[in-house]
Amino acid sequence: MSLNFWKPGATGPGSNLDRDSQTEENVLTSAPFYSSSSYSLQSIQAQREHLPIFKHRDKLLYSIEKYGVNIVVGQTGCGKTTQLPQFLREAGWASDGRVIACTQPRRVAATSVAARVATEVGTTLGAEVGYTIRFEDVSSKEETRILYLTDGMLFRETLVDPLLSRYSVIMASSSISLSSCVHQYSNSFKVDEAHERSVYTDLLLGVLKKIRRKRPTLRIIVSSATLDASTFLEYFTSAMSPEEAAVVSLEGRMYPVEVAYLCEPTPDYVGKAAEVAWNINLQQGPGDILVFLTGREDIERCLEELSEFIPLSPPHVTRLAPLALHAGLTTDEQLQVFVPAEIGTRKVIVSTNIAEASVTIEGIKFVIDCGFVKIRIYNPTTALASLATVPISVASATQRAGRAGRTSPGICYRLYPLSLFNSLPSVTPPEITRTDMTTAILQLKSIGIDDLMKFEWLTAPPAESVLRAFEGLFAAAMIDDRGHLSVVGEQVAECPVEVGIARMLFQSKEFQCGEEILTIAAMTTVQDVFIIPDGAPGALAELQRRKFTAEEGDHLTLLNAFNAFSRYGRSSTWCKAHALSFRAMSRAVSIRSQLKKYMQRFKLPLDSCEGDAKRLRRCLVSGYWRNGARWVADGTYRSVRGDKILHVHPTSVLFTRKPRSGWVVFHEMEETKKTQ
DNA sequence: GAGCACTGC
Repeated sequence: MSLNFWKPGATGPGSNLDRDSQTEENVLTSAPFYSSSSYSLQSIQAQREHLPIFKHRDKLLYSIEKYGVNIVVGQTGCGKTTQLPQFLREAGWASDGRVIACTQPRRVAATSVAARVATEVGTTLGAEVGYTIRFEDVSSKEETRILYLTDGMLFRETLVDPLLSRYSVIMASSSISLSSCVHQYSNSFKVDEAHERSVYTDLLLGVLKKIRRKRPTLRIIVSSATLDASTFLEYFTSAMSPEEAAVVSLEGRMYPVEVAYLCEPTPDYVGKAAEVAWNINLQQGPGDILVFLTGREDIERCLEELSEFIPLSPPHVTRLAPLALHAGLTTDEQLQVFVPAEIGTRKVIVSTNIAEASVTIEGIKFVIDCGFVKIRIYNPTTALASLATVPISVASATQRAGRAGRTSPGICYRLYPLSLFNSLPSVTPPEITRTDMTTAILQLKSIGIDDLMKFEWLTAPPAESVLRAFEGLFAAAMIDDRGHLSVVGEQVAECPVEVGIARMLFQSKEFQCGEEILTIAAMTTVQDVFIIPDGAPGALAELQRRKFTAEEGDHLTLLNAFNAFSRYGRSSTWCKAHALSFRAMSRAVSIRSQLKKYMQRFKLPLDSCEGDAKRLRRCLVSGYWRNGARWVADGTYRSVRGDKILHVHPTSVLFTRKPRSGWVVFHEMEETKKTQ
């Protein structure tokens, strides 16, 4: 069996397409994290000096002194995130109580990078070096000089301190770039580069640009992937201030990744992926395989097809150990992919995009890339969100390929022709262009950015999306008819939940059910509470859920599940037995206690409705009245707004039931295969 | 009768 791939040679077309980005350097990978005690300070210093960024130290510091905004471009692992804040501190940017902030798009990234840097600086985590993420503040107002935090956290700080006055330098990472970062669950679970810009990254950069005008001493550093650098440069420079920003480029060492393309497009990338993986096993030397597919369904089918090859295996051929990786798995299941394969066995990890941005697995030598990704799309005209399978960007394809070259040279098999690669968009459209903007606009208003036409967006959200958000805010009485924030709007802007939930919390005073609404608010905020078992239909999960099922619907079912979880000691084994996600439940506990603080601050009573479901339901309606729908005889629903035909989602308890009154309020509306 | 990319406050 031939692979039927075409490999562009050194002189072939496409060989210079993205040569530098198809290879990845690998510098820090041998340094384990939390074992700092085994390292002398001297060897840490030696390691630091070994990083590619070290020889750029003076160049960087000079440029930061000179330019207000620096866009730093460097390969994964060059040490930007860990070293640059230290250089700045050593150069005096953290003197006189000033703080150097470094934002990260992920919680894990913020905590693990902070831990690493604390070790390098020789301080306790939370003293001179600290981190702040939702639910966890390991920093000290007096002592902390280098602070790692999620971009959402720093954006939130602008609500309290609009000029972010305690910071001298703010380094915003639009990508996570550290090659040796240890995850809390395992010492091989690593965080790596993510190209996507979150809504918060965009809002934060917009606010920072504004702050720079009022406070020119503030320095901004944008850590960027190569493909985004010019976007940032153009954003920060203008005819008025051509000297405002500069790009600093850091080259690094890397392992080459050879890229192979299919000669013809394939109609079935799932089957092809299985076939290619099997051929790699027959024809190539040792090294694990990472397959990128779009979702759970694809992954399960691919694993099935792979298992059909296995009995055909010639006796002396390496055994294949197929594994799935997606966010729906439990933590234990996810951790399986990090367990090294036994001798004579090769792992094939079939994964969603989670392995592109959030998770790095060591030992991957072969990557198979289907060329697609599922992204969430929001249609502001219909206010419908949907998941769409779309071609990936060049940046994604590059990132995926790079997964093969972390520890040695590798090969990436793209399941599409080179001609298709050449037609891919360079980056995925930023989240701000494809998401509901209601909360974001409320928060912008709350920090005094009232005229959104004047706000300098890095990428503007679609006009219709802004309009839809205004409409929603007005209907919820968050703004008045002139677009000004109301008193309750001001308070709701502070709450870290969506507007409907916040409204519900505020209304609970009237219906005397704060205690229960608080739980429902927390439970609706976390997703994937009920585990759907692998393979066959969700019959088992449904059966388990019946124990919690409330005739009144999903909100009360969630309430029952949470209360039962609390009653039985919040244990993970109990969760397992009842097909509940322990991760989701624990998160609900944290969110609940955080929201409780907001309720106390706003003097909202925590009354219990004492089992009076009617009061609860009325409170739910007061928050979500715009999401009303009525049952019709054919089993579908009609929305109150727009009279649209709606179907109950299979994950709802009402999927198999008819509402007694004939009316429902729904939490969200999504476009699926069913409605298309 | 039918569905589950991924974060973050």
